[in-house]
Amino acid sequence: MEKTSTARQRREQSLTRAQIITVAIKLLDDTGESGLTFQALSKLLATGPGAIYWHVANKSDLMTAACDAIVSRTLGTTSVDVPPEEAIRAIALELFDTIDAHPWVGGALMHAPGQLPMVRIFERIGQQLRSLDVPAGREWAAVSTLLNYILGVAGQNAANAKLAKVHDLKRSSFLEDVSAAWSKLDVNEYPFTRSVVDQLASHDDRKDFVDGIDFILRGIAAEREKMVGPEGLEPPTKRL
Amino acid sequence: MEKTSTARQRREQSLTRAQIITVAIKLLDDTGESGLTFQALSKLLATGPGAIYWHVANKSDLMTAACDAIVSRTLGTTSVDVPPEEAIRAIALELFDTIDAHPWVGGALMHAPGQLPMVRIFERIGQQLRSLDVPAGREWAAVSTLLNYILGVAGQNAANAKLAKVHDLKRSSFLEDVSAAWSKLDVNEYPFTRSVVDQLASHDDRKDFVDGIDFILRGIAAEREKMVGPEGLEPPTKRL
DNA sequence: TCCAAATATGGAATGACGTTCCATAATGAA
DNA sequence: TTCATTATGGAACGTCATTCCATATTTGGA
Repeated sequence: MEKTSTARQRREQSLTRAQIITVAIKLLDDTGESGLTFQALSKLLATGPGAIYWHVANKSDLMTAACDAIVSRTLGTTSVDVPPEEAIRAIALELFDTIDAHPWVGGALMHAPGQLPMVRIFERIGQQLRSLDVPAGREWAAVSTLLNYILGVAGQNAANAKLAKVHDLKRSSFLEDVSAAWSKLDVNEYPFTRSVVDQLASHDDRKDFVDGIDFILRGIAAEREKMVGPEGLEPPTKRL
Repeated sequence: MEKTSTARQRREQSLTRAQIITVAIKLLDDTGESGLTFQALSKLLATGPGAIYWHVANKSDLMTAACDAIVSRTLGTTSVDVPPEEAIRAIALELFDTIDAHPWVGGALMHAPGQLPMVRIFERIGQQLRSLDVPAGREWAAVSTLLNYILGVAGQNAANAKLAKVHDLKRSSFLEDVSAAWSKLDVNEYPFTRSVVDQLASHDDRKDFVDGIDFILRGIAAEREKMVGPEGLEPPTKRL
């Protein structure tokens, strides 16, 4: 007599955390951040939510794990032997491209502070900065700046992707809407914004992103140069 | 005969969008991002969800409006007459303090790209950069960098606040947990992270934040100086 | 002055979702 | 063989955002 519920027998191929994460990634890529539900996951894995919860603590755990899978894969590309600043640019660009391809990674990254995926980035950047002779007392600030900037861009990308979906249209129409809204702003209150509305459509996200990295790197370098400059070695201007 | 539902008469003091936003802010401040529900809102406003929806498109609309109320209030403080870089620092710090006091603003800001709250910040920074003689072709990159950095920090603050709540404990214990996790990382794989674990507890978020702003400002300034340097005025190195 | 829109209101119903429960199987250790 | 552990998957639960709908009040036009 079949009971209302329960497992008749163990599945031929047992469920794996790795397997779950793989399917989760596929789901996120195909249907976006909102497409990852335990229902959809259950269907694809031919199981129930209960079984999934055996391998995964909760949704946020799953998201972070999926995010980490992507991030570690991205940063896994062995960095060739290039100067530190070049290496940082490369790391940043790899991340940008990855997040561009998987916008949900940006959102996941933002919601997992101090977690593995973020630490991986933190570490990679930190190592490069160390090769740059950034004074020990300034390392933290330098890494944080680069990391927070990257996270900011990542989050914006994720948010854009989500909004584009809501607008039922792709990036293009979303941009048009924002553009239209900006054009309606009061010229006296928003002179700057109004004057750059057209750049909203023409600018290149990726190039702007590297430019930002360059600004920060140049700022870090400028401080370093000042410290070994004419007056000799100054004490760090900031504490820590 | 009382019907099962419906409004007996119009409320003495009619519902207002502004009123709803005010209560929403109180709710967000008191109970965090997850505390804003239409149920809680209905109770506080002595009404039903239906009535609220008459004044507000949806939850995201409400969040953005609440966020904008806070941001516009923050940026509303008339900036005294200070040099542009100082003004940017001031704007950034005001925002930092605001987001520190209302972490949910960070989250809301991240999810409303191109919307009013973000545009306000964009505009304020843009105006100051214009006073700085940043070449027209570099304005967009410069503003974006500062904005994205600020958004990144804002998002991290919001995420930290949320996680701290999940940990059922305040910032302190959350930090301890992350600290413990970092200490367990493999030294060979994570030499940098391991070497700065102690700074996790000792560093000052607010100071690090300004340091980041300073790095970026210095990077922007460095480029400017180079352009008017010995070789004379160079063409912009980047397009746009 | 009267009536049809338009403007509001608030409670009920809906549907989706995360998460927990539970009955049950297979597995491993003693 | 037996008992605890590891797994499994479906049902049940509670919470939300959102929509529906019955109804009230106001407004504008004739």
